[in-house]
Amino acid sequence: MIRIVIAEDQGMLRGALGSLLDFEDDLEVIAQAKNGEEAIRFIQTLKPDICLMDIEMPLMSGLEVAEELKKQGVNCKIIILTTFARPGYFERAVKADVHGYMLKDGSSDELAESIRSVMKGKREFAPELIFGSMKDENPLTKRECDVLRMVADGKTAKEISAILFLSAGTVRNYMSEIISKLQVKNRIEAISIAEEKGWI
Amino acid sequence: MIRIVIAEDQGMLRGALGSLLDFEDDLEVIAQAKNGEEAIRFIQTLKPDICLMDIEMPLMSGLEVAEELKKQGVNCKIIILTTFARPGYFERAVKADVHGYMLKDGSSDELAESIRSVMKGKREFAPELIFGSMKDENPLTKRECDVLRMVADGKTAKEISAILFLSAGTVRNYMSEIISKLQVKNRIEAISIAEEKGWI
DNA sequence: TAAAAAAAATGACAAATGTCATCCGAAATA
DNA sequence: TATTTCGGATGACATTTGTCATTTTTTTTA
Repeated sequence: MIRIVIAEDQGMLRGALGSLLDFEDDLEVIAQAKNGEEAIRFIQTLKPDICLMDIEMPLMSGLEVAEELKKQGVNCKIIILTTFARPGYFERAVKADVHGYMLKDGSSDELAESIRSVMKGKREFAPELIFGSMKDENPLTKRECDVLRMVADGKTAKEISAILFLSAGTVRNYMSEIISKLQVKNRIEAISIAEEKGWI
Repeated sequence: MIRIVIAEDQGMLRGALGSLLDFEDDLEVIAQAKNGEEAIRFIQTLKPDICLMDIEMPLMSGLEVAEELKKQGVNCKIIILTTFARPGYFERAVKADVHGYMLKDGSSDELAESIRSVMKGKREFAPELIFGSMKDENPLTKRECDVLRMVADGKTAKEISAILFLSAGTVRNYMSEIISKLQVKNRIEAISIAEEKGWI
């Protein structure tokens, strides 16, 4: 019996998947977490074989959970199940040694098959992740990402310079460099692209 | 037998809900649409009793579909099923005479009960929609929304002035008014709040 | 290990945004 | 119907953002 924890903040999908996967003879959903912290707690205490992990969840993202569990050497195979085919998310997931990265546009039957596959030692990555724009490398440095994230939060260059102990000119220069690297014409487009790619 | 069309771009939820609702003795899922245009087409040809309608879908949003079907006098009860408790979405849905507005954090059992309720002539609105910030009235005029939407798309004041046949000063003044009404300190926060509220 | 490249950092200047005072026409109110 | 208020619109001025040239430090490469 493959023991599964589901980590998904959206109750309807969580419940529906829980029911459908439980119908399978060889699968057992032993817990359902609605945020990242519950996910960590259930995985630590119940020690499931598999965790189906959403990414964008309250309290702690699925990627943060995966990174934390890898750091703790927890022996649970994580399959990311997300809406977003974002290179930044994918790269981070791969670095966290997840066993799968599935998109939510497949069926629950396909998901069940992927779970069985992963239990047999395979890695299940949705085919469309391997090609095209999913391989986009993040062109921004860590500092640039830090700055863009704060701009995306609505902070002014003045505020950001105070937080990072930089001059306002430096912060403006970072923004200018970001705009140039992403080949956009202003900060709003820069934020949009970086979020779509999962780089911030 | 209550005949249901499901309109949901996310395949896994669409399939899972389709299966679970079909298990109910008195419910029959007769079609599943993955975008707004399919939804319109299926509703027009199959004439279901109920349509479960997501909002954010490709080609045509669920709200646009509902508005179009109201305009055509189509006799199908629409139940909005969305992730977002946004006053702008809610107001628009109510104006389109939908029969329900449910959030995706409930269970499929609760959803089935709501469908039965709606068939008996009731309106099903998630309780949390009636209170608090869901009643926030959009403080922006139509013109201000037009301008903010284009700013959110990354357009400059210069571009917007060309598109709307206004002077750049006028566009800047609209932005300034928007920033003041929403009580934020810049356009990025203005975009954020307006999107969260479903006003743009 | 040394040289080259990249990242981090800065401030002057140009360009864009945001504020403010103002005017006109439409809509709302008395 | 007249008056008041609001929305739409404009441009001058103040403030902020974005560009550019530059320097220093760190990282990468030969």
